[in-house]
Amino acid sequence: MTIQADMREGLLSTALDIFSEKGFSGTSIRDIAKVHGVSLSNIYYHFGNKEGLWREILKRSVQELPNILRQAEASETTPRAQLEAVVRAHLRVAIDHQRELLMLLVQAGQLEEGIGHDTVEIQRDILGIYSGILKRLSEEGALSSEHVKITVFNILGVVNWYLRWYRPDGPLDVETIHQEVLDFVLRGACRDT
Amino acid sequence: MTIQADMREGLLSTALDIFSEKGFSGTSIRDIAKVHGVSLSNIYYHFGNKEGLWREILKRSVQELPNILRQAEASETTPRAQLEAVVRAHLRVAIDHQRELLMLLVQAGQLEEGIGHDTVEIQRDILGIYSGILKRLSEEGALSSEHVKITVFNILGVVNWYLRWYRPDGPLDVETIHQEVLDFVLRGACRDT
DNA sequence: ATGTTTTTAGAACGATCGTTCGATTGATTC
DNA sequence: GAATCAATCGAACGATCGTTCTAAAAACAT
Repeated sequence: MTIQADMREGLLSTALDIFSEKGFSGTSIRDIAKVHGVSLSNIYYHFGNKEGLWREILKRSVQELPNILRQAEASETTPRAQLEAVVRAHLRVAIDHQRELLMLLVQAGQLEEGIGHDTVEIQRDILGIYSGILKRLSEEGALSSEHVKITVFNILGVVNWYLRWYRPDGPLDVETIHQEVLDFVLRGACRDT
Repeated sequence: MTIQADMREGLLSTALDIFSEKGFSGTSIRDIAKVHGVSLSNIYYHFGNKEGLWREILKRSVQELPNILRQAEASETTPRAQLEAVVRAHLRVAIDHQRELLMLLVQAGQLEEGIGHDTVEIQRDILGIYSGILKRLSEEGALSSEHVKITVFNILGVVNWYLRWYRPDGPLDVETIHQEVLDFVLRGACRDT
């Protein structure tokens, strides 16, 4: 890895820290440069502008989330197993890219037209994946509610909220937490078998 | 209602619209004044500064949320009925003060020390209410999970996410939606009786 | 070693930010 | 109707914003 790549990666990491904590408009380019200990101009040289830096962070991590979920879905055959696999994958990505997903979630909607569009599209994509699985579950009669859409929202609420409260230095180990969250979701969504 | 009160209320309403959409740092005092069609100075005359305006909006609505939930809790005797009542009350407040709660949730943590403290405290308060109920449920053996804290987070995830997806002009009526959300929560949290 | 290109730093620009101030208007009181 | 007070306005201040520009430094090629 060359020196220039180090600068890029380092800036992305620093920017991610500040963006995910203070939001897009709450973060200034000068903050990022100062914290990272480099000049303002570097950011513009490497990323063009503030929006470019924001997009690059999302591109690196969040944009592949739908594909990860689809891959998890494809690894199982029954809707129930698919739902379980997708939620598990979603939770796993959530801890690998916690700050990036927080960027996506917290700022969704409150960004200007151009930047926000990407994030909204990704969320819509994820929504579609869950909707498909739950629809098939519903056709099997295995869904507790007849309102697929509401159930999807409820599941996304649990998973997305997990991003907000999970702390890597917490007392419980990750596997336990994920199992608990998954169980809650499955009990909430699925009829007893 | 006097003319001055109209100015205050009007400004609060306009500010709420913009704050809840663009966030604290994404909103400028000039935006609010321009949209409302008054001078900048009015805001400072009535609310002191930007932070004062933000706090006043929260004071009007969100700060009483814990009391509303406690009142709902006190209206029932069994933990299970209490949980149901509190969630119902929570959902009801969510549609009455949707934008205000979004302000509280979206911006929590990404505000400067002073302003953010209030919001964090309110959320901690709400967390405590749910924790108490679920702990009693757990002692009855009626809780599915042995991890009360995780269950509380899961419930809050569902309820808070409801704020994000609910649209007053949607196809389903409010009662149906609330019943669905409540059922999901109860199935997820409670053991079969 | 020299010339060329890539990368960094620092100063500067115009715009906008939150905030303050003095003057002006409107309402109220004597 | 004059005096007093509350409410509003417009202009201005300093600070900070995103961004650009120019020059120096570093890395690279020959």
